Amino acid sequence: MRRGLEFKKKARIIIVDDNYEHLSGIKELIEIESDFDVVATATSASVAISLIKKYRPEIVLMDINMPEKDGLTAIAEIEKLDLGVRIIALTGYDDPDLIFRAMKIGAKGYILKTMASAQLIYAIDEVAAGKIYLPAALSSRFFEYFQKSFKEETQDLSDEENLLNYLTQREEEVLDLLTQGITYKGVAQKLFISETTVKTHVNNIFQKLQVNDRTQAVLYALNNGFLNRRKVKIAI
Amino acid sequence: MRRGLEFKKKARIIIVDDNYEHLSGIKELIEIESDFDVVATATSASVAISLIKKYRPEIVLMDINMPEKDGLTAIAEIEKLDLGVRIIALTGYDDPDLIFRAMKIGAKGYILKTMASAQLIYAIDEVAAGKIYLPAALSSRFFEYFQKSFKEETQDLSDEENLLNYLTQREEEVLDLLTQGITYKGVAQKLFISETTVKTHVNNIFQKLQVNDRTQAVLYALNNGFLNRRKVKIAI
DNA sequence: GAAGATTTAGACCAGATGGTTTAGAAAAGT
DNA sequence: ACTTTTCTAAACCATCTGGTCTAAATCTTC
Repeated sequence: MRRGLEFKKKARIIIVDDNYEHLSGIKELIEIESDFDVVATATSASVAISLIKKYRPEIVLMDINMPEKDGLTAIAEIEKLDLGVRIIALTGYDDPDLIFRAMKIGAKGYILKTMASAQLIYAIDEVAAGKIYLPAALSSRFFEYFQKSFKEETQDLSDEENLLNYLTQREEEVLDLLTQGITYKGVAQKLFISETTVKTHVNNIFQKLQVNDRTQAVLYALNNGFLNRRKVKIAI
Repeated sequence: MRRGLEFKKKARIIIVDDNYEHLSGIKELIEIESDFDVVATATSASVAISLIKKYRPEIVLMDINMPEKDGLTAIAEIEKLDLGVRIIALTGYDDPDLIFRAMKIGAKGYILKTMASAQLIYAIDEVAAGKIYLPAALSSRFFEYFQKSFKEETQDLSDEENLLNYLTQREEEVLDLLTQGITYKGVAQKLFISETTVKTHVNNIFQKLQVNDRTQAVLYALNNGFLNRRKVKIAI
């Protein structure tokens, strides 16, 4: 079988699936239909991790519906090892949340068990070639979920509702320093003003944000896009 | 031209591009090669927004490289109107950051001006049919950028380095309440313990996290994945 | 069952924080 | 020029917060 990989060595693969039948099926398929080298298989995530450390494969096919330790956690752990292993998630469900989480933690591909075997081989080819492979149908699901997440989480407040927009420039500066956990004294020094002035600003901030203390003010700022003006930040 | 849309009315389209030549070209292409109805065109984002409010098109083709008001901001504003308009971003560059931001704010498709005209029509077809369309090449770029963002922003600390992992269960509960901006008194009531006990816990938390006050503790918790254990959150 | 960790709770104190009022100077807007 | 907003600053006071020490009850763990 030639699939345009003549230019490099056979990629080594480890397959992980708690269902032994299925595991054997995939193993055979890959051995017969592709140029890849199945160096090991595992029926549990923890065994898989040991094997990966030992064999350092290029590719891991990981079933993410397993008892004991679930596949997503396993993927996260493997990614954390930073061995350059490229993981393809394998599952029966096209649940958008699963797809999203898998891609988020670093899976380089995601395919359904129900898909044709040729597609599995194709996915491995693509991922081995350094690409990310997500079938069109799953890609759609991913994007819908992705956009929905953002719509829900970002700026649920209009400009008028976002009380941060009523702060003056100086108040923003003060709040900025508060969000860094700096005391009144520290703020005063940084802004070259007296401590009592800082207090005045802070009190005005509290009133404008309708909160009672600095922690709440910081939380309000963080939750309503205060930092976003400076930096694009993505938190899990 | 029949493209499998016989079952529904001709979708109305507005095209936005500051380059008039290009605008006309696309308009003609769509009128000749597709079943869609170009109800208006605009050469600036602000005009486009008025037209969109007036015509309520199903689809908007938006060039995102424009002077004056940039296309991304325009997309965000249109999405905010929540008119059900499906926007396809159009640009000359396959800059992953642009792609990521466009998809993040709700673009339903993203195509390059350099792509074949048939692909443009195909993209419109797909998006009009309710799907999200991203050519494979751009999809790859998107995912690489997406995963890179997550890798950078999430958990830069190992388990041993993350001081949150040294907190006891009770301390976590207390910190959890602190991250909601609750006072000692409030925490005491919620946990049915005395205020002095809360203080003890808080002091232990400070020492373990190596911080001096509650704000810093909250910031540490927020920046090091404390909330992540409960909820998947995405902030811009 | 002994050793260690966790949770509970008190006392004492210094200093930080927050609420309120007042007020002058500077800047911005009309 | 006049008004409004913003930035500056002080005084006063109550409360909250944080640091330190001590210590008992309860859970774990070996």
